[in-house]
Amino acid sequence: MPELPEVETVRRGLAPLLIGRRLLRAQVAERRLREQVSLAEFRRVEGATVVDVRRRSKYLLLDTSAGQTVLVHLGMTGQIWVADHDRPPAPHQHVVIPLDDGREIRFADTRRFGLLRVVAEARLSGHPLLRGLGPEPFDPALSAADLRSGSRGRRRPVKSLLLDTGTIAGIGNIYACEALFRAGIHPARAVGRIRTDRWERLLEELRAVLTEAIRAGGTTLRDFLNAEGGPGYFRIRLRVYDREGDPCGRCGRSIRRIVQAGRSTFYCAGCQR
DNA sequence: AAATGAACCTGTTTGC
DNA sequence: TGCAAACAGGTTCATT
Repeated sequence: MPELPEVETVRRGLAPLLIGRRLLRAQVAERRLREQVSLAEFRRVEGATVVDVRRRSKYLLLDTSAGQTVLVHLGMTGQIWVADHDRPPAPHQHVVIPLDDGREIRFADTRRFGLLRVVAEARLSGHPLLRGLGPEPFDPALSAADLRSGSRGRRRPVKSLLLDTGTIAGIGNIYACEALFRAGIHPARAVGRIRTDRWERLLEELRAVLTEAIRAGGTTLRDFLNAEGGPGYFRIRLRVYDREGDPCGRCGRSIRRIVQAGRSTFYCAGCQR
């Protein structure tokens, strides 16, 4: 569900609600997430103030005055928002962190692929969850020339490279498909057979689609909600994702669906080579 | 070494 | 109508 634009949307919504607030004692209804939720970890931020809300790849980072950071991942169906404490609990609401203003942070996750951890800020960059991440898509250090040279001779399908968070962080299935369509590159094309100018174009289109999606508040297919509990509006602007059989808006041919590495890929055989 | 498939979960949609 | 299979935005581990 949530890829970079959705997590960034949540980050922007949470930041003004959380910065300056104190975190009180966490309540855990279900600890069996992707990793076990630890009450002991949350004790380390009890009474601490949130000083910043950041994002790295698809992770949210709540930095606190205790020098500890709450690391949040939404998996496929995770939601995190702020609610008044007297609101009834949402379905699959697993963790609540009360705030000092009568409200509380709520985390719900139907499929439980998400996680919440508390990590010392000084150890964040070396932490196993973050250590292997590649550059952010908007990092100016990410270059077409590097992608080209790193791909020479490789036969890996380009879509699989986009989904590899060790190469570029934060891209998921929707925006990988959309960026490839916009760049006119076939998702199965071997990375070693893409020239530098096409890498330039792909990087450009990737950044453009992410920017537009963030501006629209992300894509809601079924579960995604922002920090205010509302949906994102980028879905209607998707050109290929989840549009199998629809006519391509550019050439009119039918959008195809194939499976790559066990995941659906949507593309236009007329526009993508 | 690199790529695919399975696994982790629950809910919804699709097809017979 | 009912049931089973397929599928879902992510990540990691095991297996070719």
